[in-house]
Amino acid sequence: MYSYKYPRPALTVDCVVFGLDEGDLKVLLIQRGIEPFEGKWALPGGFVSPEESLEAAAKRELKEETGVEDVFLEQLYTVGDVDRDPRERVITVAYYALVNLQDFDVHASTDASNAAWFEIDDLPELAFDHNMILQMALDRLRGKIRYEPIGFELLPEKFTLTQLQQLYEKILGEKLDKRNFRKKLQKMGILIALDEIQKDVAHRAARYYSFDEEQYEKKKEKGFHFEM
Amino acid sequence: MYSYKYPRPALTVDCVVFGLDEGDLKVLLIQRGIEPFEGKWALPGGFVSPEESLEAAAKRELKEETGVEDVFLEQLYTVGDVDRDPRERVITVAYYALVNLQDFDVHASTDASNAAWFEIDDLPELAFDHNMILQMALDRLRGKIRYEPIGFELLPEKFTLTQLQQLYEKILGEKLDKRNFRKKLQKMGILIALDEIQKDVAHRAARYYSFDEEQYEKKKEKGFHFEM
DNA sequence: CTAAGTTGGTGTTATAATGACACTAAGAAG
DNA sequence: CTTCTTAGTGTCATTATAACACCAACTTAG
Repeated sequence: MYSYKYPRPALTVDCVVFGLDEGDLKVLLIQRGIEPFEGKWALPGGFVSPEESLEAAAKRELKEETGVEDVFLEQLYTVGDVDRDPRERVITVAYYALVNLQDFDVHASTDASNAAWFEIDDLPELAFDHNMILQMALDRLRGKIRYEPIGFELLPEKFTLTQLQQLYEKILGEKLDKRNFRKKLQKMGILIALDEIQKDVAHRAARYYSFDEEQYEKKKEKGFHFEM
Repeated sequence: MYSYKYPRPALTVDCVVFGLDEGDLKVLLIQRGIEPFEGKWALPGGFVSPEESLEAAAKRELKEETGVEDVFLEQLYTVGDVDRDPRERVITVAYYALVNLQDFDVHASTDASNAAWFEIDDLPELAFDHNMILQMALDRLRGKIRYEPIGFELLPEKFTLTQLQQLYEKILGEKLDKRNFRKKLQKMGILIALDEIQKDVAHRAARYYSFDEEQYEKKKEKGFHFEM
């Protein structure tokens, strides 16, 4: 037992895990097996161990729930309202992650369990204040995707320009002009056109591209500023 | 005494308080009176009480240290590395605040104590990881001031366009063109030209302006997007 | 083998936004 | 009344943005 002069809140991390599934932006949720909010869907998360950093805890949760490592993960916000958990005071440091559901077979590790991917505009009512956290994550994603090339984190290594455009349209919620979109990206010079095109499609095959991170970093050094 | 099965970290809030003092961007620091880091400068902060929210704790600290209320205050980041405090594990939720040092006489309430305002590019080495937190706050300020009209929070109610421009130059670290700056602001239509000009200045007196928050909110509803 | 269906890929032009640039106005101080 | 200092203003060239339509490549069905 550990004793303190004043009461101390519990410390947890929660993760908002975004994934792109056949063009749909989805988020990973876990169905709670215990009270409070038993049976309700909630963000994956858990207690921070005494010997691990906040980010390490978030990474561990992510690994446990999806099996993926080395993905985009960023701190989002910390919520700690006194009554957000009916049992006792709980502080949650929320993170959000972007995972590529195609290259890793994330479904395999989550299908069998009590986890599921929900479309972003068809969400259930969540436990605790998780709806609010999820909304903040969405807002952050929408804001950030314009100014940082984080959209690529959701796509497979090789993607078509149409996939990329549809991703932007999905997240920003507006239609974009195909020619202007491609022109802009071309001028940026941060995409590598691969010698590979789609196959098994019932129409003209599109070229695959990949994000040239090295080039992006180089340009960023020189004052280049990504913006869509 | 309060006892738990597992050890729990302590929970604190720290505030990065920015203020504009005669054109200089400054930050409020407190000299520590106790170990660890006794004698070192640190961000103002303190423990979160069991019955107050994180934001309430930050507001309380701010009030205690500066005497001001109702200023811009926003959560910045949460740090919780295992060894950031040599005594025991401490989680800190950092906030940053923008205060207007001219309309409120903030100096009066801080001069006598162990607090002082430091110029942003002449900072001492701080206790804990506070240098890092302060750097994050600066980065956030620099990023945010371009896309949200938060610069006005640092200026007095009535300000001249030159003051506003110098504030932007200070924070962004680049010279701006006077005519283009004024043209841009005029086109935005979120400033009110007051019927009042400077006095007791040894040159042509400048007109005072104030930020038209109401107008800004109205325009924002209609899709207007502040950008400098 | 040909027509229909589907998505891929490409340029031009008008309009708007940006960035560079220099002088006069007003008032105070000597 | 001259000098000094900061306030305040417009034009133009360049660049970025937004609107817009057709042919290409491949598959499938008849």
